[in-house]
Amino acid sequence: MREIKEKLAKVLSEKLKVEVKPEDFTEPPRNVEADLALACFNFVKELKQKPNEIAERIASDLENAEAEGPYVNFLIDSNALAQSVLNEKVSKKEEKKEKIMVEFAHPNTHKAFHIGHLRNIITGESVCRILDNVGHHVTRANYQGDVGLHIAKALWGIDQLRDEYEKIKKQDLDKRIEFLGKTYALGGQTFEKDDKVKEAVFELNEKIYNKDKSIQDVYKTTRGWSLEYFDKVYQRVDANFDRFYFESEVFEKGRETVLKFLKKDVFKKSQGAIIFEGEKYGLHSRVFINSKGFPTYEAKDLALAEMQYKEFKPDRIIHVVGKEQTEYFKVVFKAMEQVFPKLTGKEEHLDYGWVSLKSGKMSSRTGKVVLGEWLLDEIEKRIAVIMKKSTVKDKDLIVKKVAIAAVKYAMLKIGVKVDMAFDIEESVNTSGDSGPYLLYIVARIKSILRKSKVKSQKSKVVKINEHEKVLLLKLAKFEEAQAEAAKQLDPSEIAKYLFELAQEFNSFYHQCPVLQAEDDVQAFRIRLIQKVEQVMTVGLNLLGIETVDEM
RNA sequence: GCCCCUGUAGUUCAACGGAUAGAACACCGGCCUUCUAAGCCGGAUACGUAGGUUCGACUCCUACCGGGGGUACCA
Repeated sequence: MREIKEKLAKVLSEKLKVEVKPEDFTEPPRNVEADLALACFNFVKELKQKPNEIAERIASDLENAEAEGPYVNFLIDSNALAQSVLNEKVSKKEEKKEKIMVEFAHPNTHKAFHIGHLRNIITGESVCRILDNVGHHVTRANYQGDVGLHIAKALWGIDQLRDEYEKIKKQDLDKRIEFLGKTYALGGQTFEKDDKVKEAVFELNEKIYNKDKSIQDVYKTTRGWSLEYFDKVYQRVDANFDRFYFESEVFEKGRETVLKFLKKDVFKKSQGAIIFEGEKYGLHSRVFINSKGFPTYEAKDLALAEMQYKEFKPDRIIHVVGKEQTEYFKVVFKAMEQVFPKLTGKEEHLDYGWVSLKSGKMSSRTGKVVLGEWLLDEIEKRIAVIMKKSTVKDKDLIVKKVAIAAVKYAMLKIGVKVDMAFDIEESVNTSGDSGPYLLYIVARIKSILRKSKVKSQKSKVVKINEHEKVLLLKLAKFEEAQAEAAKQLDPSEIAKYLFELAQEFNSFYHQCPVLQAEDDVQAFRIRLIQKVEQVMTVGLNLLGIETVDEM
């Protein structure tokens, strides 16, 4: 498609003596029977002609072009289109490569893992694949919070439930995680209400930072539970990481860095704490070292950035973090410019939208959260019911894959930055704009390919009908979708594209029989659906979704 | 208070300055002796309000109204 536009743009540029760019072409509206359109308004100034006249001029001696008011509509030759679409590789990586670090997941140990985390991981994983796919060198980082007040709250909670803790130690992971969630909630709630408890939690926090021996055993044990659990979740949703960072490995360095730059007046003492004055830059001030002398998240992020840069020398570092931290990152990046000038312009915050529940709000304080694993289990159960009568091989595995596809697609089809009201009923839906709908296309194609005895042939020229052409045109647009997704860091561009492709395919499927067609036509259609299957598989993979042969 | 984001069918989302604002779910009606009916075909309904910029605005600007987030010692 890119080549077609470039070629056409060149012809028109020469003709008009005005630069026409490939991206000037748009998609004609549905009621217009054309494949490509050009609006002529932008050439009015240079050509000193009315748009309608320009359109006429362009169309006048051009085949396959027709002026309609200020627009020119172009028809693309079907056979040429088929040639280019069917012979091109589905995914071609560009030459110029950037080194990009994508930091995502970053869960906190000792805390519940809810569907907001799920969106983060699913989004991060997909963004990595999308960037890698267009030729970047991607490093996947995961920065896990294993020190800080949240841990102190959990440890306080454990202290209250000591007997239970001793018993639960010997039980399976799910039980231990459930217990950990309970102690965190208990600690968190009591912390708010009771000042004495507040003090006790602060003391515990100090002990964590000081690696106090009295808590090491329980700290390390429970930290281990969390990490074991995270691993299990990562595996389940097929998220991969190259480097795990921990707050515990950067906090000391963070403190040193802030103290060092305090002397250089980058930071300032204020009310016993050390802050960065964001007001100077139209932002707000933030505490980097608190009045007890402990580094906050801000200070740790400075040290983390330095470490990441030293280890990988990335051109970009993308932090996939919820949008409630937008202002936070602005301040930290501003401080970073002064502390590590090399990182200026390299740090980015990819702020994805909220996940709320359609039925009421989700809140970790009140304990009203939907746990990530619970959601996955629930969806698996429902898919299993749908597949109850199915006789496919490896049914259990297919149920799992379809369930993951359902969740991932439900979360990725919405624009990254858009808040989503997560509806369990809808995410489980296996019809319409859903993961299973897309997997179904692939299963259908594979089924046809298994049954076909005609081999796909390259050279035969056949008469291409409108259904086939529509499909070819859609296939030709995959490249643009990939580029757009990478540019915007938005998997929904891919999701949208795949759904449209799937719709076109289903339309074709019902209109154009493959196995009943004559040999030449059949050979062409086989090639066509093979291409659809390839694009679908590559595209779904960019979303982190595996296809299935049957369902 | 100040700063940022946001408002599109009953619901969840598209439309990235261009031609009659698209889907999906839900609802109603058709289509399986023919490649998987988790499918296809047909059907009603929407741009928060008021201005402005532009040949042209869902898209950019301003005000108002509604929703969310942030705003110093959490992460």
